[in-house]
Amino acid sequence: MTPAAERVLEVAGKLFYDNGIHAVGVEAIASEAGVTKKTLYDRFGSKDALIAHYLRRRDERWREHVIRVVEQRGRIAPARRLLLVFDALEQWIAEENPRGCAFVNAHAELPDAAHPGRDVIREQKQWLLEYLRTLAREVGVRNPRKLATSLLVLIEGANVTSTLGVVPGAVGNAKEVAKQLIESS
Amino acid sequence: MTPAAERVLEVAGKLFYDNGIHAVGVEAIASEAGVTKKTLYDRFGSKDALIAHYLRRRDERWREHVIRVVEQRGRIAPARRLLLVFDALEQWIAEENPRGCAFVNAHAELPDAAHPGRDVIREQKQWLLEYLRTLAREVGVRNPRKLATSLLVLIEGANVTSTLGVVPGAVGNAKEVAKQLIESS
DNA sequence: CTTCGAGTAAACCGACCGGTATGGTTACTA
DNA sequence: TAGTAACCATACCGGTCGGTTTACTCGAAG
Repeated sequence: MTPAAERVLEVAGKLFYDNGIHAVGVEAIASEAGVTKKTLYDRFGSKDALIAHYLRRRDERWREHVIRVVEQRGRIAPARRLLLVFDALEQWIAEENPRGCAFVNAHAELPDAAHPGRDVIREQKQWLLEYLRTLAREVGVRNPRKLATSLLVLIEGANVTSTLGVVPGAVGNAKEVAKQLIESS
Repeated sequence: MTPAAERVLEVAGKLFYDNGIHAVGVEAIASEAGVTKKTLYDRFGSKDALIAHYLRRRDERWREHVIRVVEQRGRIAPARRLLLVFDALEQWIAEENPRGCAFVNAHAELPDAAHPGRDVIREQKQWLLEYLRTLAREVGVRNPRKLATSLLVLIEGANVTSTLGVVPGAVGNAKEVAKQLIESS
């Protein structure tokens, strides 16, 4: 990844997320990054490929963030560690996610299932589900898969509702429900 | 609402939802509806106003659907009636919602808070929250507002996750969680 | 019998879209 | 020192965007 490509990706991440993918032209990205369109196309090949790169990069940051928050403290009960995912979400929303889940938003703008970005979207959700499942297994519940599914639903729901601004304390509420859910599993 | 305007609105509803708002031009809507652009602009004034009309119309259909499913059966326990909202969602997804919540999707494409469509989006979520609160109050739980919030989170989460295709039985799962939540409230 | 709203048809506007082409410059490296 | 990768600058391509304008037709209501 060349320095120019890095700048393009960074700018694209900001513009795509803030304004929506279709609303942003490659010309705007190039000029904002201090790069010519030629360079942009030399590095990424097409806008669609750039979109996929943008999503991949954001997914990487999200995963790192979750893992950092969940695994920062050394000794902690597995059930509490599972709940830390909700704290990670709350921080993520406050710091990087004012316009909602970038992957849900991208999915709304990419109806073509063959779009290269669609794979990234699917993988992002799949990873979170698997991660939750792993944590749930460590808790020792009867049905880790089912619990992980429920928690994913709560997380996605909290993300959407808190973004839409209808319910301010959506993440905290979801965390409470999750706690109750874990205890009764 | 003139017949031509009606056709425009119907076509716009389909194209906007299936392809995303920005991806559809007014020219495509007009020609698909068998109408000239002049007629479209005489009736709706602007694309932004048409977007708001599209969302409003879809919200109306959604509310009618929910109310029909929830209130179809005469005598039924309030707790069971509350759970019928999840059945309504499942039907809605199967019949009209393969690409996820139109309002969440629209929110992703309309970053400008002053856009006329944003009001409709907010009102759609607000209505559902109020409706859930009313049903929760009839159940007689201690904190209807809190329960309604939790249910909204579950509904939005189930809608998103089942759309993204990561979890097939997301709505059923959410309903189970909701049942447990109601019983322990 | 006339007025008027609703509609068609078609051209037009400036702006922007994603993408390409040509050509030149810098800096590192084999 | 020759080659090459990375970059800049500019101009261009066909096509589409949202939106406007002019001119005309038609049917129904006053």
